[in-house]
Amino acid sequence: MDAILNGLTESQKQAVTHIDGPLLILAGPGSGKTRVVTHRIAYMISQGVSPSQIAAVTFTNKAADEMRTRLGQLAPGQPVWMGTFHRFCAQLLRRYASLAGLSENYSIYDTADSKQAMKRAIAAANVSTSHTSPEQITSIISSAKNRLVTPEMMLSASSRTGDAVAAKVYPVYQQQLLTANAVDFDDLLFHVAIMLRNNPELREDLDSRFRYILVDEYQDTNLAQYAIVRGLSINNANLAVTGDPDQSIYGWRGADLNNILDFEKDYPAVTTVRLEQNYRSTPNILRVADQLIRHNQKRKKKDLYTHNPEGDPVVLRMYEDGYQEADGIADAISNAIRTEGMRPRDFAILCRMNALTRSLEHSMRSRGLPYQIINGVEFYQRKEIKDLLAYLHLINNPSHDVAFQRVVNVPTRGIGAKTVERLRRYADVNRIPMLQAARDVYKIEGIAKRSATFVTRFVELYDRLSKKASATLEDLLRYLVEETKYEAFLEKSSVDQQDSSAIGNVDEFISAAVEFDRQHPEDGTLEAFLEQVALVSDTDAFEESDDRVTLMTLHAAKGLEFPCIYIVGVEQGLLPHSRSMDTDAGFEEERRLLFVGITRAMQRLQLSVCKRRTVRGDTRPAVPSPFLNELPLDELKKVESNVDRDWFDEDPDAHGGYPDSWDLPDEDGGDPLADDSGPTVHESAATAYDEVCQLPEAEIAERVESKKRKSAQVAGLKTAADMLNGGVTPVTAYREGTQVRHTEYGDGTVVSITGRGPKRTATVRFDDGEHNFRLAFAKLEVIDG
DNA sequence: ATTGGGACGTTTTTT
DNA sequence: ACGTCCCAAT
Repeated sequence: MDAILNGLTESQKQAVTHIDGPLLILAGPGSGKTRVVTHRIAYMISQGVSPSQIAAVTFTNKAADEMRTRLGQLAPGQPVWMGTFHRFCAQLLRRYASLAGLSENYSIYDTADSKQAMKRAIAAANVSTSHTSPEQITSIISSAKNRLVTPEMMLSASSRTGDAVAAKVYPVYQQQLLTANAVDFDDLLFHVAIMLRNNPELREDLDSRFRYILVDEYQDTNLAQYAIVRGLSINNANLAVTGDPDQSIYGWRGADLNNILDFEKDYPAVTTVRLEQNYRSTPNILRVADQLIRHNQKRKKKDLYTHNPEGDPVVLRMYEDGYQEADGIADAISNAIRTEGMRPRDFAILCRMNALTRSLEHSMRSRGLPYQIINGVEFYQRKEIKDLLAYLHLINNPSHDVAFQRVVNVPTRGIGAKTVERLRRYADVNRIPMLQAARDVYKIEGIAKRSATFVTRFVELYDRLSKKASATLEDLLRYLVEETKYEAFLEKSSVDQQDSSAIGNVDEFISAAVEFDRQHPEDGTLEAFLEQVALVSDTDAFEESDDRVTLMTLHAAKGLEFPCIYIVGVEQGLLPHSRSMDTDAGFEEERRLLFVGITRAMQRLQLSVCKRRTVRGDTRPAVPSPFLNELPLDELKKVESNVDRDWFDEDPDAHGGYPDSWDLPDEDGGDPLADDSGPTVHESAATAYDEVCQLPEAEIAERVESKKRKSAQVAGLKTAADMLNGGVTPVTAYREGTQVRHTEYGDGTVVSITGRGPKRTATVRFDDGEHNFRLAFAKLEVIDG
């Protein structure tokens, strides 16, 4: 008991000792929230609450693990349910699958699976996709599910054209999922929410089964999650939620800030506890965070404070480009490790997009700095792994059509696209899984006898494999690899590309299976393994114990802390991201994202900006983020590049005319990173792409250039092309055989030209090899046409 | 049926 | 720059 309450502040104690009734814990960053939550659970148990009546729901497995570990120290061996929302729902759905029209061995489609399924549904729904992409449809349907909109509801209430198309696809997609005995990520929440709504008795049962519910990161819940939580705390309103509206960064996934802002209205009997003292960061860092977040309009005012000693000033650094940024940071880190006794694990580098980790990765590697990338290329997304996984999925759930289509001809066994197409058609018409259709292959019109034989052979292979379904995973996998001659297939297909890693990956996958067998001697079913794989993200792969520098996105950093944080690319169009900054809500969410990043830092923090940024192949002048203007600038240490020279107050001309204040660019000024097809495509709505495509190339080039000049003026920078030749070379000046000069590569010859308009691209051969250039932006000079 | 080359679109963030 | 999709050649 003493161990539970000792060392807590008054407000922490208040939260910890609250047992019955709704509780809202508003916890600022670094305020010891996890500590409070775990201590509270321990306290509840010590007061006689049965652990089996408690469920703690988090957003990441990482958070759940952390909680479990900490509780284990306070109250060992207590079976409190802890896990993510999705896992919670997956388990309920296992149990009550039939209520959602599923069988208990249902599969969980990952994003790629859903994408495949969606394409099939779009084709089957017979809609015109000329004005809506599959991605758009997917996202509309996803957000419908997050808002608990059923296919029927959507059909009756679709006004906009994009919605109308999606509304037609939605029921088909759901029907096909049902036939495949599968759900997507959104369905996990959706089905459970609907199930609770439609089955009052079940709802009541579960309400009392989970008498005490805790929800972490409540600010990130969407309507489906809200409904689930609500449904489980009506009779027993012992719902405790923790969260921080300032750290809500999942609006794009349907998170509704109102869930936490209105909590006090939903549960009038609520006790609210505010945890505002920060134990993590220096006052310097906290002031920067606070100044920034004050600029959000939609927000509950909150005072952050700390008793920590004043530390180093926050650094605002400017680099020439992304490569120097990466090198500079890598150098700084290895210096700190060499001279200050810091460890690699003390550092994290945060960025807005995964793509930005590339150059960072390169710099780390070249300096021999150990690093880990969270959410880079995922292990489970590699081809070999997906293939084997698909076999496992199909063994577990014979209706898994996405898996069927993936493996039916892998390794190649004479079943071509046409045959698969006919199987699919037959399956659609009869509303049966494709494997079932394959069993009826002789009944299907149009499939040649020869092909049918191959199909039957596949079915026989499948039946052999499924006999092993209940063996250990290791045995099953080894048998699978053996029977399918999978490794021989890999070897054969990777002759020319010296891609020997594929077979290594297979071995690694088998090791993972061995490990799973070892950890689950009792419940190590195939189903459990597949569920784990589906619901474990790479964010969870973060290993604190590893002594490595961590590279990740700002989103992935939530909930973590590091002594030293570098936030890269604090630039207009990147942070705030160009796709989010058009709406106030989006813009404020971007601001919160930066807030989250800043507050990860314990002792040191550097924000950085580049003069130029290379995205998707081409380099553009970059404009500092408007958020920087909102920071207490006089407190920051502003440094240009690696020279310890204060650039901020200097004569702007001294460094290429960079703006001498952090004034915002003009309205239409700047988003040099918006799109690689150039500003032309994104011109004000009406003069859209079609029109541009009809213009003669020279005129397009001129438009591109004029727009580019304009945005460059705003940034106060000349574009590279302008600096080079003071003028514009029309894209039509290039033909095959044209002699050109490039600043880096030297002289070369145009080998070929493809594309048109802003995308017109030339392949140029130089002495040291060939390079491709977007002509409208290339740093090329014509020597001789 | 399979393979490989080329055009084309695409990525913001994640369970 | 990268992955995916389509088509032509084998």
